Amino acid sequence: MKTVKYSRQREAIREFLMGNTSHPTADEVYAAIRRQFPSISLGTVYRNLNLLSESGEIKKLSYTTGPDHFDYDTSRHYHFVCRECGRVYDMPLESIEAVNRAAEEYAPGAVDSHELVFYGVCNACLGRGTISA
Amino acid sequence: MKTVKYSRQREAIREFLMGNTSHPTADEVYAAIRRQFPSISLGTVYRNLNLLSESGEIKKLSYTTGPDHFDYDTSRHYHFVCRECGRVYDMPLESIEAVNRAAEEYAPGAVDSHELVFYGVCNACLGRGTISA
DNA sequence: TCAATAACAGTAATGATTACTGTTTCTGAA
DNA sequence: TTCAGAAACAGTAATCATTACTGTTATTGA
Repeated sequence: MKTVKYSRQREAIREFLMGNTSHPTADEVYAAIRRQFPSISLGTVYRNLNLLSESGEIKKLSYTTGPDHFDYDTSRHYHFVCRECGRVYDMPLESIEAVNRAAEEYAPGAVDSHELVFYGVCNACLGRGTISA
Repeated sequence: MKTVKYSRQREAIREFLMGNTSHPTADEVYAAIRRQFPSISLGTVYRNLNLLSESGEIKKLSYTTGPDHFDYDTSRHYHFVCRECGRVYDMPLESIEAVNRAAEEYAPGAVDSHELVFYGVCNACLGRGTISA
């Protein structure tokens, strides 16, 4: 049987995510943790992010073709993805009840979760003038 | 100005997708079109899938860490993704109105679309006994 | 018919992620 | 408090999905 052993690196990753609401990618986590563990490897970051997400402590968000994002907030909530900068924002609303009813009625299988993602251009990118016209 | 030129390969891809409701990946499209154009290259498949999706004729679905799927049905509808086999199914329901209201009220930017994806295990995988207990 | 150029096949390169390998760090039982 | 077994590590190679490049072929409109 495989037990999960404590590791300082994993704790650092967990703590970094806890104090962070920006849904960082593995690379961003890597860059941050390197300040504390200069020799940590990217593989270690990926392995621990996967461990944490398999144990349900964090959530892996695979919303786009690009890199996955990781969220420490595992409560039910939705996200907004900016098509320009790729950033992922929280949507301040709870699970919509109509969605759960839809799942039960129409799915061609057993639904255990759903993701609702809004796409568009974030206020930061709009204000920055990255978009013409 | 770049005009889009006719190509037999692109027509074959379009027609394959039209007669197909299984949301194939680029590799699956490639395998199918090869029967007709044995020397088509995977790059051509990708380029045309992207052309078709940029022109709005098909839709690229990036729901998971794995490969993207492509959908000829561009009408508003939702999908169900099987965690076991990765297949993407249609959910037979229209855009939920509550979702659109939520987008307008809470998004930290300008929303232009949303995706609602249900995750679980499909009937095929459930029946097949791939899942224990 | 023919030149401009989009699209092609084939292949190399990229980006994200996972797998492998030999070394280090935990952990719980002696 | 050792200390051996196993999990985790750093470093690196490999894989997978996708895009970019290059010289050739196909399409198109004048």
